[in-house]
Amino acid sequence: MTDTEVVSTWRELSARHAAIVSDLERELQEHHELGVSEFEVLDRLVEGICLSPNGKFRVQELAAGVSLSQSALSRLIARLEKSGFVMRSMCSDDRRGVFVNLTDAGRIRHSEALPTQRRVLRAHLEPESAATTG
Amino acid sequence: MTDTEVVSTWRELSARHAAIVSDLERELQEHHELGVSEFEVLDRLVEGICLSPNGKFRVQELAAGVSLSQSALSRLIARLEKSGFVMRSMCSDDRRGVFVNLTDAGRIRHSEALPTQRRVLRAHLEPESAATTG
DNA sequence: ATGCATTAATTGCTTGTGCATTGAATGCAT
DNA sequence: ATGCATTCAATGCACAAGCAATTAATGCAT
Repeated sequence: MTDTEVVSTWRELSARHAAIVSDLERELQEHHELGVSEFEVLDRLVEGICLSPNGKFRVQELAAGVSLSQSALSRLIARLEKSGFVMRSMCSDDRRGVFVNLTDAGRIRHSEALPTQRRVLRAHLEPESAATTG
Repeated sequence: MTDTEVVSTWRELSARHAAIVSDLERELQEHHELGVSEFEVLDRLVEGICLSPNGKFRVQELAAGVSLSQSALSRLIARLEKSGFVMRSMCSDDRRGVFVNLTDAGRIRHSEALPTQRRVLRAHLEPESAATTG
């Protein structure tokens, strides 16, 4: 693999990512007042309900999913809590930890936003939709 | 293509991007005191020398390459100028426009940083290097 | 039990980014 | 030539992100 190939692969990846994030950001913000990262966290929490009986997650467990620093995630969760989409609670077995779980409002908002996200992703990632992405 | 496939493709793309940017940021910063975006702009300028005889570019021409807003690019160029890597000059034919061109220091810094960038990209994008990325 | 290193999460601070606005220059229509 | 919409780049402002320091709790060694 030549340098040129590596670089062009990287630029393609990078441009693709930027385009998708930009679209997602606009659409999610406009239709659901959610940022991309906010949606991501709600998404992980919804997914996790299947795994965790009570739907509660440690902050660090969420960090693994979204590519954010610890501090960014902490503030993001604070914003989500302020918006009423999640709740934070102490975990009894390790009192340093904090449990995060969805509220009804959070579940609802996520379910509303999900189709929007899927639509944008399809527009960019569906093989044949490259031409129809108007 | 199922929703699940689209979403997992997106997550893979996203995680890949985040990992590469993170590594690039660290390595470029540590070894060359350059941010990823800063390097990108220098890189475009160097490339462009082949195309433009005098190596001068309009700000908006650079904007096409890097995925940044116009204002972000404006400030980025200001930072690069302050660091002595580029110069801004009026363009005579359209006095709204601003020409940007590399200085010697900019060319040198870019040539020093280039191998670092290539190394990081290879580590992530070379097929066989997945295991050897220590 | 006490001290010390470690881990979880939050907070202070700085910086980079985007949106909207501004200021300047251009081009076009009248 | 004059007026007006448009374009280029810079700037005010608000906000999100990362790093480093902080606070609180845990675990381990003595």
